[in-house]
Amino acid sequence: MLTAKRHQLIEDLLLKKQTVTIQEIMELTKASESTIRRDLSELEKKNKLIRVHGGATLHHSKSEEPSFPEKASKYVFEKKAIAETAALLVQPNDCIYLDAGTTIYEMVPHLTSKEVTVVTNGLTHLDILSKYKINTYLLGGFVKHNTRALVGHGAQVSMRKYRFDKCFLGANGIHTSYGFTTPDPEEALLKNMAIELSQDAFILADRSKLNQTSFTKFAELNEATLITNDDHANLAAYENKMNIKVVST
Amino acid sequence: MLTAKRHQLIEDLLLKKQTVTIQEIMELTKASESTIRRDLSELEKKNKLIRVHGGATLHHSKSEEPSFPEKASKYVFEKKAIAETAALLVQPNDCIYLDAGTTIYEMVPHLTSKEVTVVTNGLTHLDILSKYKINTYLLGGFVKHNTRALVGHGAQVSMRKYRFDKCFLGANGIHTSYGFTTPDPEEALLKNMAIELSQDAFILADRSKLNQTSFTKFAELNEATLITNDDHANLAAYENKMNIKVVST
DNA sequence: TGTTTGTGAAAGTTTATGATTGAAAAATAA
DNA sequence: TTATTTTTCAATCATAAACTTTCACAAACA
Repeated sequence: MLTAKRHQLIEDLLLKKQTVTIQEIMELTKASESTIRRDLSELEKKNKLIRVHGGATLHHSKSEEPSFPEKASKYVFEKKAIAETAALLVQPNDCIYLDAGTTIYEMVPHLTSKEVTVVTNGLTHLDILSKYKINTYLLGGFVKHNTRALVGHGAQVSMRKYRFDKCFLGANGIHTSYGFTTPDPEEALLKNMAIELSQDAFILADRSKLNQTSFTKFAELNEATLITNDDHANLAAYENKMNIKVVST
Repeated sequence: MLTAKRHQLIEDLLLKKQTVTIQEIMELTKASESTIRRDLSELEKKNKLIRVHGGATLHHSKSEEPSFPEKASKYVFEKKAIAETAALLVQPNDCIYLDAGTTIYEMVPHLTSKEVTVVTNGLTHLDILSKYKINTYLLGGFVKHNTRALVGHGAQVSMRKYRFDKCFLGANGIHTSYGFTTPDPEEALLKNMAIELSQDAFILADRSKLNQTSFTKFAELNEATLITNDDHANLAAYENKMNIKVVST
């Protein structure tokens, strides 16, 4: 495989996953360990990535985080599949709102080939959006450092200025009687407003969120279309109360 | 096969695959290696592709442009000294506005020990602000990807909601008759508004900016205090028109 | 027919690669 | 904690692949 192609592949991989191991790249490229090491060193020289023990990462700021050897989050694969399906719903020239959060973050790489305008309160999304020069409007407001999200009065005021074709939101709980819920009341307010301002609202959640409740309710079940993965047993209770788009994983 | 036809074929292939190897082209065209090499060289001259070891690729952008880190390297030493002096002016519990841009960026590390509230339109500043959990409010608005700054109507509306004890701004030109100038009209509007909303305004600029002008004026000389480094010959002309704080470097 | 342009093969040079090494760093066990 | 085992690391080297240059021949053109 071409050196240039490997480099490109590594960069793309990093954009999608934030961190990569040398093993992963070896499997993908069929190149030897030494070659990959050389590639990573070269890319580091160009400020494209940061080498860490076992592989490489994008985030200078995240270097402290001990989570490098791939978080054992078991739903990461399902999240990716759900996000990819959601991205297919986006039409060219759509104006869409993207929630902060990891599930929605997985959508961003799949938008890079479309002509869209993105509004978001998630700072993490910006890395990829910037790389692909996608038209982006950020809400203002207070910076929640731990989740890298914008919240508060400033964010609400900012959002009111926009109208969206579609919005894509994450949820921590979905429940037949309590609706869609999320832990942070500040973020709940924004989610709720996003639904109001959108023609179509979509909520992405893996099956572990079904029948769960969190602190703050931000929408009734029938206010949005749920995109989740296969779990017929649990889904049955919801099917006549709302729109559901099922992703088989 | 005709030369023109081969060239067309190579271009089409590149569009589809981003990178091609000489081997691939040889199989498709049945031409010899030297011919393909000649083709690639010619196409490179016409800026149709970039030659890489083993073949060719389309993407020039990915292999280069460390845009932000590179720009920061010119007067970096002087900038750091100016920024450090500016940071000393910040009092505990101040609410300050920080402009986007490299000079102001150098201030951020010196604020980490103080209790301050920061408002900014510069996305680059966030890395350090987040690391030290400094209270931060971001303006909303359109994301200018190349400079990583927020601009436009959204940013202006966001800013109006705040009042600042001090604001710290960068400038590209300082001139006795044209005042403070900067290239981007959108950013000039924000700078101007920041001065209005601040009790004290400070403009940071190294001595290379003296007697220079840029496209858009954002303030008169007497509207802000200039923080710059030692250059007595040039500074003399300004001394009775404005407040200047000189940093010896 | 002679001239120009394009082609392919061969020579020698440069660059990229994968295997191997001992040192260093993590992970694990005690 | 300390001692151990395992993994990862950087450096080296021989080999393979790709590179440039040159030259002779063939096709296209006037």
